[in-house]
Amino acid sequence: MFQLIWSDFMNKTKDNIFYSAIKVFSNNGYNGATMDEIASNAGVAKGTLYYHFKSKEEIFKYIIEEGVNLMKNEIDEATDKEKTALEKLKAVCRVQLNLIYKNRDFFKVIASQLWGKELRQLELRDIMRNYVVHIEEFVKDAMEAGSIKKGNSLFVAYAFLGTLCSVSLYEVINAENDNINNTIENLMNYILNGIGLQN
Amino acid sequence: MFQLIWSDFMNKTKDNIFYSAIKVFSNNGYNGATMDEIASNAGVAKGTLYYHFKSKEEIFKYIIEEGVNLMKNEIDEATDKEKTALEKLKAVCRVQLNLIYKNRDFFKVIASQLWGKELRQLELRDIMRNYVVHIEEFVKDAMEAGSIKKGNSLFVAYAFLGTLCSVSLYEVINAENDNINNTIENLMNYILNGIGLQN
Amino acid sequence: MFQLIWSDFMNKTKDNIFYSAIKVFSNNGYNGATMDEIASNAGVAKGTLYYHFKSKEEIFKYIIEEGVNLMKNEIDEATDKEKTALEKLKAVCRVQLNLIYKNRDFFKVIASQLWGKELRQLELRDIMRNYVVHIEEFVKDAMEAGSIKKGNSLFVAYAFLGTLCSVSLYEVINAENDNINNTIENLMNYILNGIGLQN
Amino acid sequence: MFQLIWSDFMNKTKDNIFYSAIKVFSNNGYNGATMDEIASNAGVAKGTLYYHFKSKEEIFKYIIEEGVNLMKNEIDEATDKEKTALEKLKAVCRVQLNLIYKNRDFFKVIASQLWGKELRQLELRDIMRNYVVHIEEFVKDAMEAGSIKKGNSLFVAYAFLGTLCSVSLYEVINAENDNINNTIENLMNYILNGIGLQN
DNA sequence: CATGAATGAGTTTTCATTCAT
DNA sequence: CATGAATGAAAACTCATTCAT
Repeated sequence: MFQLIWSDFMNKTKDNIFYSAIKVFSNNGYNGATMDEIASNAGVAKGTLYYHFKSKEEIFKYIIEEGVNLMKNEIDEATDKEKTALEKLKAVCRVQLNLIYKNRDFFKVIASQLWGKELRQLELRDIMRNYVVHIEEFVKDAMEAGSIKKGNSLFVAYAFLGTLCSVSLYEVINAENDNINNTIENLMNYILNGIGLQN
Repeated sequence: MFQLIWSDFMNKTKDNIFYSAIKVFSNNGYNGATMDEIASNAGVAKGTLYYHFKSKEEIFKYIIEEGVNLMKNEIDEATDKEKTALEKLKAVCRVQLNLIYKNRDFFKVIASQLWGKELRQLELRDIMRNYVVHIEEFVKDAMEAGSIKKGNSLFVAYAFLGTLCSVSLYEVINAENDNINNTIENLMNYILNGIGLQN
Repeated sequence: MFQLIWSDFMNKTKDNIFYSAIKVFSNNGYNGATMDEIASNAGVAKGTLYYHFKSKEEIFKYIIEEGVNLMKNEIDEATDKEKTALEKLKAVCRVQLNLIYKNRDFFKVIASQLWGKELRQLELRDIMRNYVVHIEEFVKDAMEAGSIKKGNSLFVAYAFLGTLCSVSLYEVINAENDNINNTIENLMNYILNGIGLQN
Repeated sequence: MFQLIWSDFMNKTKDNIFYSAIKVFSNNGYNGATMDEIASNAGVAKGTLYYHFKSKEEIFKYIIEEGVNLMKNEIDEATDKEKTALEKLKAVCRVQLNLIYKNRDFFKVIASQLWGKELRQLELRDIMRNYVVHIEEFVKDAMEAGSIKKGNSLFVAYAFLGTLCSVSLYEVINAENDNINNTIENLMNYILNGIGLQN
């Protein structure tokens, strides 16, 4: 996940910890993950975790922040290539679904940590709120351009993200990695019709 | 949540533990929840938890099983009252959204525990898989009746549930309990159009 | 140390931890003391320490507060029995020296923790400051009564306590428990008359 | 502290570590001090500490030995200038008090490490025992010369040192650096005459 | 039925020390 | 000479579970 993209400007050990932590957090949740497992999975000693991060919580924050930044970058890069508001919105769908597919573990971490009242969870929600607002911009533009039905753009952005949960749900619950492109096709269709595409 | 419905056939102390556990699990996740907090929140001593349940895991299972059963019952009760496949499907939407609204904490517990590889999580996914299959029946019927576009009914059922994540997402992330009925209205519309409602 | 006096209104396990902690803190200092050793020395499991105290720091605070309270009580009890300011001051000397002799470990804890800039040390200094001010009252009274030379009463109170360090120093460094009464006699004499300058 | 006196025959980096260690040991005690803090406070990397010293314990020993040697030298230098036993004894008082004032942190390290049962503490007590015996010589001489009351010279030497604790106590607990000379004057008077019992 | 003191295995965190550069 | 990343043993602390009352 994300490997090729940022391993240049990050150091190798921190990289290993990063990927290991995503894996372990996704398998066991935040509290279920142990520093021991993160360390051994990263192929380093436990002390090394604490050399690079102040605490377990810091590792979590780092993962979230770096991951969401990457998502934003990929979204922006893809939308910049498109001209019309509708094409941009479709690009958002495509990229987002691809991101979820390529970074399933990362999204499981988010999905499992979005709900509680602990500090890291409140902070995560803040970050996700910002992300949704970022997505909302594309929805707004498409509404203003008359490409999709006008309405509560923030709500649509959430519904849009919520729908993406389906991918994960379908994936995780059925555990059968069936054809990616097929799923993406289905979902895009579902989303676009749901969103009220004007012929 | 659920209070009136099953408090008859449960005893008072077990009731308190049940609601307390949902609250604590939803605030802190499974591993983040402590038996101490569940006990004090329920107004009983810690030992009392072990009088009524064999372990923390048993409390969790009990919550999930009772909760999902209730959901099924409410769905069935409501759909039995309807005649056509389409009306039944609409009833499913309505009831499901209402359930989520009335039992937010319960759904947060599910949402946070759906993703990992621990035993209780695998079991939870099994239970949810069954639930989706149950919902799928209504989708199938509506497809066969020609009320909605034909397609992968299981996928649609997941997309349907995934969309419901939006409610929780919107709710949890924005923390502003705006008009429930309004949200339900919006979502039903989104779902039905997305699902491919034929004029 | 202090055993007979307060074991009634304290619970047995907490008692054991209290005495064990004094012993271990005095042998190893605060940071050198381990919860493991305090526990095994008290004959309880490590978890039991945390059942009775929130943290290592709490155990430390508890020891200091209870110990200093006891000292105050013994001083007050003894001085109440005396009539004149001079007799009261002499009683303070006698009781204080006896306390040090009977609770050497407790005083070693204080002596070793009085100096740093960590929170517990600042708090300890606050407590000791109050104690010195309490002692100062007796010095003041004796000055006003004309029993001892007038001067900076606070400074004399400190010098008085500082001199008591000698007992501990002599004791600790020489490790030979020679006659207690003899030492007390010598010190009281030294305090009252100084080095004994011959005009 | 001690800066000008020995910085010549030591190298600059070792100097920095030396002063840094005194500072950190005095703020946090031996066990509370970390090599990290000693290093950063000295403005060097952690590895550099181990280039100049074999271990944390070696740094401690080095500080104590160098410090006590300096003290002895200053005492001897000052007493050599005096003729009579009484004048030599008074010089000891004066120099010792000045040393404490100028090297407060060093004395805090000693005061905090004098009490336990760990190796470095036993060694420290040995060193201090020797120092007291050195001081005792001046007391003995003054007794033999008839300048002060005859008695247990070792005990008087301890009482003398114990009284010096007052300076530190007063200083540390009150944290108000009032007039040094004033304090020295008071203490010398107290040492020589005691509390000033009026016949 | 209910309690809460006690436990100990397991977890996070710390930190003196090593070593390749 | 000096560095700082990496280590792992040991420490503080947590918490599900037990059990005598």
